[in-house]
Amino acid sequence: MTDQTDLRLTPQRMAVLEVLRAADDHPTAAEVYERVRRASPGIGSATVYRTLALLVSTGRALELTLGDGAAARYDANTRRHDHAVCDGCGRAVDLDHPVPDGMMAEIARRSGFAITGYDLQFRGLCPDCQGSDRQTTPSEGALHAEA
Amino acid sequence: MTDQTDLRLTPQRMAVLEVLRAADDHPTAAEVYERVRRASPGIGSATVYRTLALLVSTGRALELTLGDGAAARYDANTRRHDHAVCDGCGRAVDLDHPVPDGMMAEIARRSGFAITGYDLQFRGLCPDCQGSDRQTTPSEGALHAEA
DNA sequence: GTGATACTGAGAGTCGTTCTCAATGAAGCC
DNA sequence: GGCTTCATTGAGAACGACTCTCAGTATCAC
Repeated sequence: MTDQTDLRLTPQRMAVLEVLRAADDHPTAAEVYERVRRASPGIGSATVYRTLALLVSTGRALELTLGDGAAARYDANTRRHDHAVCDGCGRAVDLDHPVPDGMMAEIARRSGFAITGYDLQFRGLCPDCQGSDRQTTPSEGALHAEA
Repeated sequence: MTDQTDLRLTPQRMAVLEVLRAADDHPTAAEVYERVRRASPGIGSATVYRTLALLVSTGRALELTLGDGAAARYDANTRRHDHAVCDGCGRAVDLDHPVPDGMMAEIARRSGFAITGYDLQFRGLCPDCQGSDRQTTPSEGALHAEA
């Protein structure tokens, strides 16, 4: 994406990137801040927010809004991928299943948009929540239920 | 969706629903509040937020998070549909192009999720912004650029 | 070493949203 | 009609997430 020069790799930025790479649960900015503080107790929240924005803008991380109305989440996996979000426990897992190019072209043709990307989240119940049936608030009708 | 009884149709709720039905631009809750106040100046913001949540939970409206990190948006079009969001002007338009059932089944099989729905937004430039090239902040890399 | 610039932490401020609570009003019963 | 019950309301405080400001610090090029 944008050029990767002009980016000073300070200890604080390294710490944020490390936390993001070590996480497999798509942490929110507040969670990243909390984890970074364990390694670098003196770091400020503004620095974490700034660094996350920087990592996103330079293509080193992805910002996700998982449609639950909550805070943005971050993902160090910058390969093209989608997400499945569990209505029971809120967990989000990565999916490798790109939208077919033909579908993108069809959308572009019908809407007149010059499509540059998309954002796709499936919702449902993860295997754990299906088994234990510990579905708390199924956010019924939240966005696009009963597809 | 859920039962439509047990919902008292007060003037305030009517006003919110009217605003939502008259809007074709997916207003935020704050925008809905502002428009409702023109018709019912005495209405409070809590009432508008409560009513929007109620309309969503009873299936009379959809809540959208268009991935721009901004506030939730609302849509009185409750038919199954997706959105295309312009990176130039931020406008969101409705799309009628459901994800193929086969793809949903494939995702469910691979992830182990019991998929109940999905949320799909395309991003790019609307015809107007392509023409005038007045793209301000293309939110580059925001979620899933360069698909 | 010096000056310019990028970066930092602290904390106040902003924004969108939710919560609390007393007042109001509609429905149901007698 | 009078009473009770309970849903609904508006006002405003509170909350969480995030951004902005600013003075101090670190790093770079020369």
